[in-house]
Amino acid sequence: MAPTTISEIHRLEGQEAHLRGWVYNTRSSGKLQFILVRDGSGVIQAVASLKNVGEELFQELGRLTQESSLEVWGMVKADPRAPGGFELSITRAKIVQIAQEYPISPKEHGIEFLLDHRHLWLRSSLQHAILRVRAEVIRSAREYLDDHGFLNMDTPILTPAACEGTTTLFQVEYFEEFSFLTQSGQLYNEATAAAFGKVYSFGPTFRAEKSKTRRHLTEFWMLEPEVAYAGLNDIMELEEKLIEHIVGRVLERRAEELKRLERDTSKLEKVKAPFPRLHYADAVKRLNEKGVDFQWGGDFGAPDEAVLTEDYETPFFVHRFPSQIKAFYMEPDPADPKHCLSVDCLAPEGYGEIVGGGQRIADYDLLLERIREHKLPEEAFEWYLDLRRYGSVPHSGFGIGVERTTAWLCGIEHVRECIPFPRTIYRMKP
RNA sequence: UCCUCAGUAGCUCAAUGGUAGAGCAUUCGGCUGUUAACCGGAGGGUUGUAGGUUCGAGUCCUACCUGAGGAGCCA
Repeated sequence: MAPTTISEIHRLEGQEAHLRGWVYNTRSSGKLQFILVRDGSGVIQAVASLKNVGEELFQELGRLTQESSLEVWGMVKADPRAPGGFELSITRAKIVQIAQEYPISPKEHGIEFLLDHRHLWLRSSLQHAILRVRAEVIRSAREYLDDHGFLNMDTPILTPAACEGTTTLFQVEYFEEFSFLTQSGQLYNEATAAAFGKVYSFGPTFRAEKSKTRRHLTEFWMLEPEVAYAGLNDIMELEEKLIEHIVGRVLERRAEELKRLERDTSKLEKVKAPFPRLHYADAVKRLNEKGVDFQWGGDFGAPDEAVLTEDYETPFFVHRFPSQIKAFYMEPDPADPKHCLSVDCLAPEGYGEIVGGGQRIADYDLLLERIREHKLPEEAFEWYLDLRRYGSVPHSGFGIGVERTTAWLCGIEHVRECIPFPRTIYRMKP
């Protein structure tokens, strides 16, 4: 008999099934044992009665500890009392290993302890749900872009010299020299967009920022589309359609996980394009109206973003930030050059920025001027300037943060649970 | 770097300056329908570290270490 998985077990109702997994929890009642078995696809209660399995196997099953591994055979029965709707009546079992005392008991634990045991914490049901949502965020985002003429074109993780100043970059030895871990694939995306038209990169990015908040990781994953001949409005449209697609897929394919996370999905169902668009200057006005002391020219902190998101039930755009607080490559707004054609997408319910992007400078002279203003090493940008020497066109792109998006969709507080092994300023293990 | 809080059994937490305790986990026993099962017994402690005050410190004071929450920072 071929092994099956718990997620597929409903197909074998009334028949015998073979499962391979681990013990999630056990209960016993004299001559009955209830063994919760998980196999990565789900959890099912397996029942052993002394009468059915015999003295020898019954004794052996009694030795099972939490997270012991076992193979089990039994009859699949529908049972309304079972959480998944089915239970397994054990006929045969093979213990693979009796686990030592498992550190993560079914009761509460503190975050430090859980993070120290992240490699085991991943087996818990809430972590399972979150990471399944993450996988769906990635899958659906790539699916949307792949289906809309984009080419996946990944960018290097080791990058030469300092592209945007070294303070927030991790430096690594590179033979006799040094290189830096990428903090964005964007500059390379601009090159591949000029080669292929519509591209996206997907990979880890690294920021040596000393941020210690629920929204920051030093290593996080970004999906970054870049489109030749696209302007700010084009890119906002792409962003909102992409996010609408991701949210739709997660609602459709990860309904069970969202339920386990007790996510209020009615809020996610409201996420439909187009999203509201708010000019930076209007956002400042709005903050002031709400009693927040905020001056034109500043960047929004997490509390400011939270106040702004109060007004909306869907994600929304804040566009045309002051050039002074944005990156050197942002195209100035022709209507008002103090502002640039940049855009952040903020998620509702206080989650804040999940996407950042904008239109890039296309003009060679202006880009060179900005590189000099920002005191960046000109020679390192020669290849980047080439993109403005040879067939320069308007182009735009953005980067969507996978963990922040996942945290919002799951309705959980901290991004560190949205990646299998989080890296934060004071934590590198496990 | 700054501010706030915390560190006691493997875990989550109690303990008025006066005998360090409970639940979970482990272990032994009981129970034929349990749902973070339940009931009974057992083992399990250098109270983060180093000083200090005191007749007496888990508790008060000082320094340090570790962690958490937040701020700054976040193309």
